Amino acid sequence: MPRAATTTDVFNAIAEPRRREIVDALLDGRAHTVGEVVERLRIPQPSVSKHLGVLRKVGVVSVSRSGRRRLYRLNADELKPVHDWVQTYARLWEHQASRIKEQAERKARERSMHKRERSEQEEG
Amino acid sequence: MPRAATTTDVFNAIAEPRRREIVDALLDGRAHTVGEVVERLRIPQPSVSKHLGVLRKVGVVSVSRSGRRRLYRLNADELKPVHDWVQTYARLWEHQASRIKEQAERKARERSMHKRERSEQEEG
DNA sequence: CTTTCGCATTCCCATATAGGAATATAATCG
DNA sequence: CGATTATATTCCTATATGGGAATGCGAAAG
Repeated sequence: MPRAATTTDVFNAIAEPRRREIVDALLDGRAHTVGEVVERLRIPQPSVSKHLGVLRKVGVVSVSRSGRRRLYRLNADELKPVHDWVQTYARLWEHQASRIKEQAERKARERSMHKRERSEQEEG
Repeated sequence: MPRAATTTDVFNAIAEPRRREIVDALLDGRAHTVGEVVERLRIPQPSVSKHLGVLRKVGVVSVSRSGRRRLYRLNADELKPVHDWVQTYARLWEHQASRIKEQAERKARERSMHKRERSEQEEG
């Protein structure tokens, strides 16, 4: 069996690099036409339309009509599940980073201690 | 063309729900055997082995041998790209949340102002 | 009304899966 | 060595894509 449909799972929807690019292109939060995205990313129009369709189905973008154009707008809230999931793991490396930082600081203190010791020896 | 290989893209690797479950099962940072994961998640062993293989290829887990067992361990750092990407969007809804909060606080201030005004009128 | 524009949709196809079953491999045990 | 345990791998299959090309379709323009 292949994986779950891209249209029902945000994780799957953003697994496609081009869809992430499209999302990035909508980062400013304003409404964008399909043509704008096409021109900006240099991706064929049908492809952009399809990707936007997927993103719309999972709710990551919303669409409204304006004459013969469609205005797509980012709906960042729908990315929350991804953020929440990965946030759990972010704590791990942040922890690690702070440990490394602490260790570096400890070593720095030790170095200055040793320097003092050496100085004292040299003086002695 | 189907999407890029799951074995070369972290986003794609974690797009599979069961792989996320497996990652979750390794959250404690300790080494786990395949059997432990199998028993915990009630997923067939070959399936677990395959998923762990994918996760290993993208670097999300590392493996070491211990007798006839393989010890898998989470390597959370490899999830950083996902975190970094989604973090950009998290700022958007956090912003929104703080705006909503500010607005709520402003309204609360206005309410107490009005109350005072009403009191003053009643007194006047 | 015909044309043009902006997008969506459809068709076709190559392909990367995920799952199930069976099997291979490797290490430990008796 | 043979048996058992722990995992990996292989084979097979159904299926969900993503891309390209062509086409459909509603709205605006002339």
